[in-house]
Amino acid sequence: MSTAKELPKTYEPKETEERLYRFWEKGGFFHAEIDKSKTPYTIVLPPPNVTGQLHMGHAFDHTLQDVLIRTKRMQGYSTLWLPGTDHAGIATQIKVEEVLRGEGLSRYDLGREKFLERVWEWKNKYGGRIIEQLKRMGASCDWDRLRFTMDEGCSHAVKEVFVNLYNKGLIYKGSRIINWCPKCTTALSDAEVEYSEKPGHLWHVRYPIEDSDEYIVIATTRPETMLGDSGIAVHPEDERYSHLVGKHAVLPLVGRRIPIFADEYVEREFGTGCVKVTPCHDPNDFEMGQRHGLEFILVMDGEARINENGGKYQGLERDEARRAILADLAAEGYLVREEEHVHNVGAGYRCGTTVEPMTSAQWFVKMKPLAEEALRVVNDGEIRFVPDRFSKIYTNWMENVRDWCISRQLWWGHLIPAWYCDDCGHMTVSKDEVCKCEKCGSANIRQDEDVLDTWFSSALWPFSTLGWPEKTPELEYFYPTNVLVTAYDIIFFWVARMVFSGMEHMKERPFRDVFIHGIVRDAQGRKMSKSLGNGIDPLDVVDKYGADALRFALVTGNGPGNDIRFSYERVENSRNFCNKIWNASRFVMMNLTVSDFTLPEQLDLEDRWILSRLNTVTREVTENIEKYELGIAAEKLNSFIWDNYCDWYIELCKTRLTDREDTAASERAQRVLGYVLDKFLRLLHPFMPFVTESIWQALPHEGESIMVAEWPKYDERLAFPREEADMERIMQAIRAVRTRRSEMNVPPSKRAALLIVSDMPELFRDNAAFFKRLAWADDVSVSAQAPADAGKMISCVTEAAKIYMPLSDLVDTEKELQRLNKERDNALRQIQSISGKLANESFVAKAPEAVVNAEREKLAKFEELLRKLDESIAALA
RNA sequence: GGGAGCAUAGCUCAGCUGGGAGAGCACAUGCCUUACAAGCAUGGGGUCACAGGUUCGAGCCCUGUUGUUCCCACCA
Repeated sequence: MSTAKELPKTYEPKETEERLYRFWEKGGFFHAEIDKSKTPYTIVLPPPNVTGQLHMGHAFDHTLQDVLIRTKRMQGYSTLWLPGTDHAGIATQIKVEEVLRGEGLSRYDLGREKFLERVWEWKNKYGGRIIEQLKRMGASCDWDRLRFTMDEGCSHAVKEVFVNLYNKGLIYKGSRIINWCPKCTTALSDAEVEYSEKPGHLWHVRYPIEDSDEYIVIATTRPETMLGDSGIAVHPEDERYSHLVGKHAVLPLVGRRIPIFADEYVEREFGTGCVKVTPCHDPNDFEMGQRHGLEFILVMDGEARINENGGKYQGLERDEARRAILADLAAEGYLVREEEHVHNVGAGYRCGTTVEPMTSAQWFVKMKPLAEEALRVVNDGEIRFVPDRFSKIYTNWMENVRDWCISRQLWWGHLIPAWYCDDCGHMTVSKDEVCKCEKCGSANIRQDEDVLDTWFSSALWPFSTLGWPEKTPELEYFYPTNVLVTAYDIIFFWVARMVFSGMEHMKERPFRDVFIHGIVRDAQGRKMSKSLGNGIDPLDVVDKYGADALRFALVTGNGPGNDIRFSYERVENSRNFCNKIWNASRFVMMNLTVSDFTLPEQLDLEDRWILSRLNTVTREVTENIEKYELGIAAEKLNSFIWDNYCDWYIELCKTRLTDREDTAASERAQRVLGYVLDKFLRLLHPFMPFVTESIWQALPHEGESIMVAEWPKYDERLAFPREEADMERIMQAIRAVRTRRSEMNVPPSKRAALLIVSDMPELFRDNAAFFKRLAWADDVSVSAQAPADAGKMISCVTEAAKIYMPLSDLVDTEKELQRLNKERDNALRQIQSISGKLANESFVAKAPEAVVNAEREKLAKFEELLRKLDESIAALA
């Protein structure tokens, strides 16, 4: 048990955050242990790139996870938040290559081995940076279990998976059309290509028909690929061209004989209705090429330069080739015309370079069989997307999924565990290092030089990090994880692949819920990006406003799946809220004479009111966190703490606290003040870990940290609906007096006597002191009868009371009448509207009884108000 | 071409299964009322995009329209 200390006047996050984080780390509060007496609760952190810098997206994503984790930890679960980083193949390789370029070197100068040494060096030096940044947000990850997608365990899992899938025939190597990035000189998966509309042209080109004067005109957006043309397709029912089907055309500039054939794929209305077919450089042409047995002619190299199949154009870069070919076509009279044409161009998602569709020998995961279970678990509700609409996006993708190209022509990544024999050509796929050919026994063997797609290892994250393929106790206890928290932009990259991987290798879903959130945008609603330069560094915000303020700003006003607009305004609000709590706590401590916050036997009206409200808020916050409605939970807390506790309850308590005579009353107030403070600090802790811990430590408390203090529960014994209603009557009356005084411009320094007339005289008499403090009254009397000289007083009316103020010098009877009549009109309108409803037979018959009763009560209240107003008007007249 | 989201106060957004239009900021007025001026009190401000429909009752459900953002597909 510690004692209260004096706190500084404003909350200074900078001084406390670092100290508290160290205290938590040292105390081992983040560490998760297998505890069979507890229920596990697990979240795996979406591993940020080792090369990464913390950005707002991380800050948002991690805050949401930390709120969930901290809540569950306090609720008594054995809570594991498993952190790690991703090796991020392309991104990291590019970064280190940039460093090398500064030294005038390329990776080829170093060679593979030396280059990888440099990457590891770089990783060891900077890879921990993002982890340190994450800590500054307050993330309560179990750092003892920090993992890396290329550490020994994860690499082991990757090989295991690869070999398993290969042996089942679910991984194959084949020459297919893939997306090729000429800048990164690697294959990409379909998901790694982003399409955007770009203005371009549609060129009409004349191809002569063999042994004839006739020609056929094709339309193309990419004339440079004609070097690889091996056919021309028309629609089977297109009468314009049916006579040409079966004949051959002669490819201009090249002179190759190419067949003209019919295929349903062709759209008659587009262009000329004739399509040049380049099986090696277009996915659709590839398929047509297979269907019609065309020649496959690759005309570009890895850097998208025309290769030896391009004749005189060899060596030209693809744009140069286009210009040269167009010029030649025009010169030789083949170019018919050129139209403006907007078309979709694919670009690599890492470097933005226009991808080149190309046939290439690559490794693929056969998706159809894997997709079945992945679809079933979502359709059956075993995995639930929050919000639900994302399950449609997921299933739609999964239903149409194509085979996944998993090989990359990079150096940084997991090597593909396949070896080739240079003597007999046999390929061996194995988990273990292969030294000699399993077929011919030759030692003349070399490993496949390609590495795996980064997402191949990320897909295994929920179980590879828990020790799979070993049957570890951790895997047994913490798998499946409870929820995956991530933005909607990586559903395909990551979520989908984790689902089928979990189903295939664990035979169990990797997580129960997928909590999808949006992305953080700038104040104008634009995506934050490096190129726009509109990114805001979360750490700058933390420096200036504190981690709690940033966390709270990111969580409030945001629901599942929705984007959030970042604004400093919101951060300032949150910072102010921090400070508000800080000062409320200071107030409680300044008045503290008791040493614990057990509730007193005797509870006053205001105590019952605040306890009852706290009870409700406890339930609302808990329920909303459970539903992933963190924004609503935060909002409820904010309004309870600020509006109920600070603006009313503390003010109400001052009456008792300042009463030097009655120390028992003061102690009662202190106990309830402290009790409620302690409870809402706990409820707020997941959202604002630092300020709540900081205050909690300064208050009388039991236990080492608020992090592991028990989560408050709804308590039936502390529900006081009657007292809540009574307190509302008092508050309403106080507000009415304040409003009247404000309207009349009476400053608080000018005190006035109050005469309260009510059918509940005891209620107002017992609580008269509140009117002195909160309604600036110097004397309060309560009676059942209106005073004789009521007409000379200022008055205000609520459902429960009529209140008179003898401010005779301020009374303007005319104005007073006007005002009362306005209020009367308003009451009358309400009465008319409600009685209209109640007179409606079908309403009374069909609406639920509770709704009808509520309307009746409302009507009674307004009728009472009207009666009082009428009396007041009569007294004035 | 297919699909999804959004449209509510001057601004940014809440409003969960239909039952008296909300918050913060901004604005106006008055306050250093011994926790807090990063504060307190009070107030003004909305045809809930538009048009229909269902219902006793619609910001909320249904249909359509307009605007806007995004995802998927790829018509060369």
